Amino acid sequence: MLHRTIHLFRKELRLHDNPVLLAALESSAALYPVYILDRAFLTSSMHIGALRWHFLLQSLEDLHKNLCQLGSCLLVIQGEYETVLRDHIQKWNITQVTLSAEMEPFYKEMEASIQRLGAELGFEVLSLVGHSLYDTQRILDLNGGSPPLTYKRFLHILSLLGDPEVPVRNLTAEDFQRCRAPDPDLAECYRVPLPVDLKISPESLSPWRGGETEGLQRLEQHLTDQGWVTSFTKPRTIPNSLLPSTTGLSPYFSMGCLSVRTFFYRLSNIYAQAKHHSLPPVSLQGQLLWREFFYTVASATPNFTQMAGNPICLQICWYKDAERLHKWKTAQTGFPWIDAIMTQLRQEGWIHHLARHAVACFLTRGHLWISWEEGMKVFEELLLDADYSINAGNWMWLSASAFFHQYTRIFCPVHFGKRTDPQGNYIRKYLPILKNFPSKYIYEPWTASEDEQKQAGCIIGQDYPFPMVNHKEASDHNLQLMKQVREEQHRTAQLTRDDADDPMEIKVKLDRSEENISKRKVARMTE
DNA sequence: GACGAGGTTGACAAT
DNA sequence: AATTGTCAACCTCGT
Repeated sequence: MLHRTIHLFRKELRLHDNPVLLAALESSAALYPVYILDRAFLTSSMHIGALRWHFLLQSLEDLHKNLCQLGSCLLVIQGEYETVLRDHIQKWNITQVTLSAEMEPFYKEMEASIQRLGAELGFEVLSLVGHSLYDTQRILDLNGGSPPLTYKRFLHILSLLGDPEVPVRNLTAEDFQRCRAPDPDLAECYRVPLPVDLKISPESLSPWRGGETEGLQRLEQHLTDQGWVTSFTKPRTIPNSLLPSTTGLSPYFSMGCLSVRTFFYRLSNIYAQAKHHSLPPVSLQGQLLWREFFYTVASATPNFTQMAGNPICLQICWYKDAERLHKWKTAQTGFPWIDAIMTQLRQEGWIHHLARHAVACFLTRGHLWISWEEGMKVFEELLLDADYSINAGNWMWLSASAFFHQYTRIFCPVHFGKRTDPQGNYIRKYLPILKNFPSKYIYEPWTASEDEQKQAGCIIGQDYPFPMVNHKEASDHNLQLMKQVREEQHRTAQLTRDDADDPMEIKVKLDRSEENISKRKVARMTE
């Protein structure tokens, strides 16, 4: 008995290594490839910004083209997903809905409600993991039900599991010929919309173009240089080169235009042919495993993307400062290195990993003492590769809220960028107002004399802001704050342990210690 | 329980 | 110039 199937694309916007799409083709007499463009859902659950809309629409357009080549097409249906499904299931006599399994709570919820709909309307639901190397549940099981919280431990568990699933075979025109494709006039009716149709600005300065085709091309480009692949060590890549020093494949993995399993095995093959190659955590495969690490921890940690109620996250009373947050977000901190990064982020939707570290440290424990959740939201909106687990995980890392604890290591907004770009070419590119400053002032233009500023055609305080904080003072102050937070946390943990059998007693003591914290806070404020 | 090692990528000085 | 060591106000985990 063959199905009449809707294959619901969500993140896996590709035809290569798509296990659930293959399963759909093999079990169906008719297949409707559908993307439901649920704007309310995408905006509220993923906070996607204009550049990400562009990237998504380009990816859909590419998917449509690739489907057409195999004799099918993509139907992009706009509307609330449950309503859309309800309408079309009856209209098309659907007996099966297939979709890739995802780990984000909002995607899980979507799958659950599709399951309920299936029970009500009488269709089957098939979902398979395709977005990560492993089924994260297996990693959790092997670690005794809880996620491994260090990378080393994580690698150890993986060594017990063996290699990840191999990619499934490529789809061919024959696969699609066996299933009836949607009518051509249906395809006409459900075209991929243009940015203007969604009232998104038609222009984008991003050099990243969405889609499987583009992703595969970039992948091939990078894999041709075997020496580069085998010697890749992440910390040695340059955050402020004018062209990306890393692969720049993250947006494609994030949207599923590229399969991580495909990349993993391509790398394995290259490693196998080489005498030496770098290893995790710094190797290219190591980067894929970092992704997997955060997926695993996120899948088993409640409230992973927030501080409150998140058991692995240090509880910190961050400042609420809308004005400073806004200046950080809009590249007006007065530190050219920070502002250049934030400008590249806004214009192109991608910045180097270490550049992310620099601005994240600056916003949180380094200088502004503003919650990592605020930074995470900005990245989520602006980064093409924004990913639920990786984004939150790295923000906790950088703010020393989880995973990483050496909070005395603070990225200096003046010196850090200088090492790899002493002339400040990166700053000159993204902050043209500073283009003519002499190199010795480019990272701290406020130290130039008035004459020198006039000469450079940029008066600090007028054309470009003064630095919003004194970085020595701010970072020293924050070190004190962080020390207090940790002492406090240590004490609370102690209390909780001592009175483990007496819940009431714990509550009383905790309340008291919270009172003490706030008292001290008041004392600090009035100092 | 004390102790030491290790932790994906800090700054700075000395070689 | 590039590597190495020190400083350090780190925490967690294993022996």
